Amino acid sequence: MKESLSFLTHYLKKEGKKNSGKRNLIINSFLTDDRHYSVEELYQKVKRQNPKISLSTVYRTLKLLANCGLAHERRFDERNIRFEPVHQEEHHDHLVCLKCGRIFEFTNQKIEKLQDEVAKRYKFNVVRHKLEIYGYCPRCQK
Amino acid sequence: MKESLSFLTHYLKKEGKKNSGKRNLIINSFLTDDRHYSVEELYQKVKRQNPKISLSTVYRTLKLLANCGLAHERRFDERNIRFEPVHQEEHHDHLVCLKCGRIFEFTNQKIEKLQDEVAKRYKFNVVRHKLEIYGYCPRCQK
DNA sequence: GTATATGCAAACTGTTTGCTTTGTT
DNA sequence: AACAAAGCAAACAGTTTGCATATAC
Repeated sequence: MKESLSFLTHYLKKEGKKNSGKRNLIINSFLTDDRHYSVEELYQKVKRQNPKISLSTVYRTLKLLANCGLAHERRFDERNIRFEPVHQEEHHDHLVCLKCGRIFEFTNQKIEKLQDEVAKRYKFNVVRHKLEIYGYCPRCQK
Repeated sequence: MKESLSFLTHYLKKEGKKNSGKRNLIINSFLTDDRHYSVEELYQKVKRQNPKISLSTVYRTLKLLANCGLAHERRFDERNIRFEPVHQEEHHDHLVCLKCGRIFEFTNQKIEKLQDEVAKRYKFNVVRHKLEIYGYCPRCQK
């Protein structure tokens, strides 16, 4: 988080961009929560702190983070995009709760390896992969 | 394919639905090609055989197939939905070529098993999962 | 003062729906 | 004749963009 912020500062300066209170608020909210926010969700949240923030600004800010590598755009089984804060560059996968919508991350080296084997069998040159497990989280199982 | 068609016939009768040449054309085209069609792609194709077919009809037809279980809606890393013919009820995953867009299916029991283990560790009640490997297919590697 | 950030409304893409007309039974 | 299918245009959701204004430097 702290590193992300200083990285961003340098990035903005390098690109000749300016600072902005609203953008900072959005970015802070996004990075500290460490969730997989949809744009609308994050918008609803930051609006409570500053009602003058517009949806476009949230969009533009998240796109900015994605462009400089501090966020990843993800598309789960939904129509909308979610943004995930990037901390370290380690690949991970997701468990998605179908009831509460919470998203859990996990890593599994064995699965990674097996995926690479599959790709090799098909002579595929792998760029990335994505594994999502959909179900009900412990809290939502009743 | 043949079984799918007779299943459909019964389904339509049971639901009090009627027949239609356009719908049959769309369904035939979809089932015989056995591809992961986007609606627009299938629309472009069937339009060549019958230019009077409208986009809505393609949408409605594919939704019909999805509702009676003969097609699955899939969302890859795109904004649009793709439909995949369902033959047997076996779960499989996908390799997606980032250049030509072709989609290859594969199954891997070991990966399935490892996914279930992960889910168990998180006390997740699994409904479905989805694994996609993105990269370049043999033909597109240059 | 100049360039960027923002708000707002309008455009845009993929999808769905309402209503009228066409087609099947 | 009655009711489903299809065409068309309009509505819709999520996202992007153009332009005028506000803000940072």
